[in-house]
Amino acid sequence: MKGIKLKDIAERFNVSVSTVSKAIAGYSDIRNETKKKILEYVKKVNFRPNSIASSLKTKKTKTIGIVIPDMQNLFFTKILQSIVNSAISEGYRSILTCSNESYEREVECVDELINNNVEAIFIALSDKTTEYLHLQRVKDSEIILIQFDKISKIIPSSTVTTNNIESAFEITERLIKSGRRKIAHLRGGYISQVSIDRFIGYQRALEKHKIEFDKNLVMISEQRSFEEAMLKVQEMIDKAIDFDAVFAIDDKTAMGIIKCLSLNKIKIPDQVAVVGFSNAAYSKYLSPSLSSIDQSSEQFGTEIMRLFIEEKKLKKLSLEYSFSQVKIPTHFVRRESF
Amino acid sequence: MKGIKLKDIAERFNVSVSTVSKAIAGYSDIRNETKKKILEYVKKVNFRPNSIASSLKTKKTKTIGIVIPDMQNLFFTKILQSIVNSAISEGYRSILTCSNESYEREVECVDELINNNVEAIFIALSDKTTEYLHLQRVKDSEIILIQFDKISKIIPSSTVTTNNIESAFEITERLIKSGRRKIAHLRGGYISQVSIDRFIGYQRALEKHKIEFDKNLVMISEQRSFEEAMLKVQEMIDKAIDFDAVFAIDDKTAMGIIKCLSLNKIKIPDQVAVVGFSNAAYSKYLSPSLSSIDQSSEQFGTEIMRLFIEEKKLKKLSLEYSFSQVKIPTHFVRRESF
DNA sequence: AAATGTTACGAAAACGTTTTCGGAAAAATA
DNA sequence: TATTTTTCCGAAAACGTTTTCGTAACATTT
Repeated sequence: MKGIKLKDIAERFNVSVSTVSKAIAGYSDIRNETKKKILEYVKKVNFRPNSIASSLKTKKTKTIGIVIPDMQNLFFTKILQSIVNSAISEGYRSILTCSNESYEREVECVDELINNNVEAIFIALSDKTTEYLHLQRVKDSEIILIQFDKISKIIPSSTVTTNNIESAFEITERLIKSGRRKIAHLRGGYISQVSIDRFIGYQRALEKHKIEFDKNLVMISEQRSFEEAMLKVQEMIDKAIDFDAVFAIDDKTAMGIIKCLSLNKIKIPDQVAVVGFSNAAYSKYLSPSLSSIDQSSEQFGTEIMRLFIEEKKLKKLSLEYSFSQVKIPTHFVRRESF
Repeated sequence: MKGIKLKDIAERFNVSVSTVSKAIAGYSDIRNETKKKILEYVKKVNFRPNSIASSLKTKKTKTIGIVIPDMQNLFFTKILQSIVNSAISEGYRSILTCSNESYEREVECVDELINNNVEAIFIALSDKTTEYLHLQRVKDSEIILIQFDKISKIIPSSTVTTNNIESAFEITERLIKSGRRKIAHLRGGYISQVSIDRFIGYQRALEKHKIEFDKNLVMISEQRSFEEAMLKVQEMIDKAIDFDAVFAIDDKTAMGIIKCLSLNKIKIPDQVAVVGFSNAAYSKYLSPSLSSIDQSSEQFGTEIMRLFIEEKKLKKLSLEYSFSQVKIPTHFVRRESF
């Protein structure tokens, strides 16, 4: 049971190692009878060919590498989980790394994964990443690269992202249709594509409904932290800027906004409606519970894995492959805050 | 750069493969001069010996496997992160699996990891695990097993856990010292050691302060979900059972309790104080923000890794090794709910 | 000068697979 | 019966390392 190998099985049935290997791998040049008894035994003792030896020979490691920027973010952990599950069902194991939103760390992670002979790297970039040599190294190593959520278009690859513009548009439009007219937006920094896209969606909705864009209603939170969000809202209140709704770039900042409004005795949603983005698992636990956009992160994993399998298949056949840009649809979840 | 191997370097310097290998590995039977030029070149082209071939030869994979029961639980993701980081700094990669609180899935994860030739498995058991053959298989495969947080004493191994009894005692005592006398406790099921220990701590504090234990004040939440916690508290309110504090087994249920009390217009903490356990990242975002016990999960990773390295070292020397039971201290974080 | 010790290196086996190729035996065909 | 085809199997090379052991060359000691 421990340390059993092809040779042992071969000796047991008086056949060669090759025969056993081929029986297990499902080659056709093995007599059914022989194949059957070998396979029966294999099943019985639960034998699996040594994956390391196999990898050495075939140059396939059946391993994918994942890089996410934050492991305390439930959106990413959900994606992580769905990737890992999809991977397992395809016979792949997953090596996990985390950049902690640091560019240097991200480069280390990627190099580490390249060094581990992974067959693919699935990465959500850190907010600080503006150089992409490490991604180029991935491609040079002939490792399949798939970017998700936080992506860069500089390095061509398949991508899986949330339908950010459309979703932000939907949120804003919903607020408008409910009669809100002075809709504030708390956005992220200028280099984050996610932040840019959600801002675009916000603007487009205003435009469509002929509401003049007012830059005083836009707050910028570089760190997107709870505390920073509180601060920004307090500033608006202090400046006596009037608003009847806030669309926050994510749920964490939305929570900061709610906290700040509560402290200022502003009624939610009567005086000000608040909407987040991401539908973090805890959004519904709040008081008031937070309306948000659910990104159905489970779909990320299956889509990423699907793209990987597809690309691998085509590469094997040396066929040309054009990258896909998959957008994951969202849906609005209405709760108490709006 | 791509596909470079020992042989290439050997040819370049007119030495043998053995010499190059030994130069890199730091053997002493290599002339300093030779070693130096090889090492320089190795650094220059950033060469790393193929880890698969190396693993095949040495039977060491430099890989550890992790099993956690829930990836949406920020306590576990924090531990995860700290394990992964500690592992990397020791030159180990981490394969991540998740049992989703399912016994069957947990068994699959463990078998998968065994099959991947990991050198160690770090596991937090699922709540439903009551059989331990899979853990026995780990030990039979001579893989180092370390259990953390949710452990079983049936299978001997080193363990790293929170100081559950003491922490629960501290929480309860703090409530008592603040004048509360009718302290309710929402506990988990009977097979969970964590649940048992926290309950013991609760009881001991009551005992010490001569407060009679009242079983009507104990609620049981098998699933420990937000919704179930709400339900249980509502039951107490409906039965008109009087209480002035609740100590919840974790932060998620504490949030359910807060929600339920709010809905019943019960003032927190004036009428009822609420305390959680775990200090989930979002506890401070709530209204009222939740007082809780911080488990300083970063320490878990470093302790687990330390135990692993230690056990490996002693095993290599064929020394006998006695398992360690490490307890991670906690500290109370006071916020608005108490 | 002979014996012994030290240094620096290489040959080669081994790790456990996968896969190509050749060929014997059996079956099919002429 | 002679020839060709098919079926089944095994030998052996290869994957890229690590590590033992042997030994030539040189240095040191008697």
